[in-house]
Amino acid sequence: MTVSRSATAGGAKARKEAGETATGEGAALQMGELSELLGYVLKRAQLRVFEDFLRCVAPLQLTPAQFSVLLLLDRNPGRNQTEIASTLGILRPNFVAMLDGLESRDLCTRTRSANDRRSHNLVLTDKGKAVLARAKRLVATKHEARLNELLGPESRATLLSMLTRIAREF
Amino acid sequence: MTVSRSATAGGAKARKEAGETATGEGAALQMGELSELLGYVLKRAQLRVFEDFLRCVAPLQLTPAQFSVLLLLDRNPGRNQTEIASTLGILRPNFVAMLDGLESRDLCTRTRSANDRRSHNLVLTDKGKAVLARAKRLVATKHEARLNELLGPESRATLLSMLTRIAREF
DNA sequence: TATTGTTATACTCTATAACTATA
DNA sequence: TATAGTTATAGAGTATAACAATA
Repeated sequence: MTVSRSATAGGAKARKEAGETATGEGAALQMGELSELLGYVLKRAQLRVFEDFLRCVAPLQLTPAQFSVLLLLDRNPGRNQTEIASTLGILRPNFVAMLDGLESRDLCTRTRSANDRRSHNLVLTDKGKAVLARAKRLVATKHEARLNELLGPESRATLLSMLTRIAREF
Repeated sequence: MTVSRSATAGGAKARKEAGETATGEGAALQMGELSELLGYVLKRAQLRVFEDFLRCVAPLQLTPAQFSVLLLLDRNPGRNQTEIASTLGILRPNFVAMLDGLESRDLCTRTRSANDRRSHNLVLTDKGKAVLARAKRLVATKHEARLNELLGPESRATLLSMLTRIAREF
């Protein structure tokens, strides 16, 4: 029930060539208040950015969510599933299959904790670290570089700080 | 495979009180490069904004996507499903059930076009117009008002224009 | 032959309840 | 009893193929 991929103007091609003079009939639709709705524009921008992320990191077959998990494991080795998942806003049940995927690709490991045998210590494997390093490079040189090109470094910083405020304080 | 609802620091509560001195063990996780990843912050901000939108418009039971359809129908009466859906980035097959929902609530009508009996002319009903008017009021006075309060009008405009650039040109 | 609306279908993401093994 | 990981399941959202009616 939301927005999806492509869509800028749409249709208006199958308009009768007997079109009604100059009233603008058959033209692109009026977006109206939609282009002023922050939520709408935010959603479209987010879809574009994720789309580009996927394209840039395609050689490594990593989704944005998987990349975020690898980043977090690298910075916080030995944490358990509940901690990693909740930090990323992923529900524990949904994190299981996600970890299964990463572990089966030998990017990270689960090992039962000695202190508390209920929980798993999560750590990146050497391969996981290597893949993460390559992913970071692709993100920096292709993905974020394109954004910097579009916005410029100052605007990009401004955008980031405003979005961070919304994510934290709104 | 993405971010979801709440999550700011997470866990770190079930830490042994035999905690490891002052090394920061048991503390909140390090977000690392994540807080600099535009896509990540963008996604979180978008989720927050949609969440607030739903809350503000809850009395009218409208999702952001439904609201965007009503807005578009109001500005572009008589257009067909393909045109409305594609403008919003909704795939035609998925737009069917969505319209069914709006039509069954008597917010809009489908009527076979006289020119091309394959297509449906979509228009808001009087009730649809009334609901849209009330929704616009709630969005303006509660939702967007909160955003203005957080960012201030100038920053909000800046943010909107940067997001629009990304949505259009990225 | 092409297009509109539609159905069927599948895959991903998100969400909740409940189980097991540990604590 | 409470918590960690897990399973099962259900619901949105998104995607593609194909069909009937119409052009």
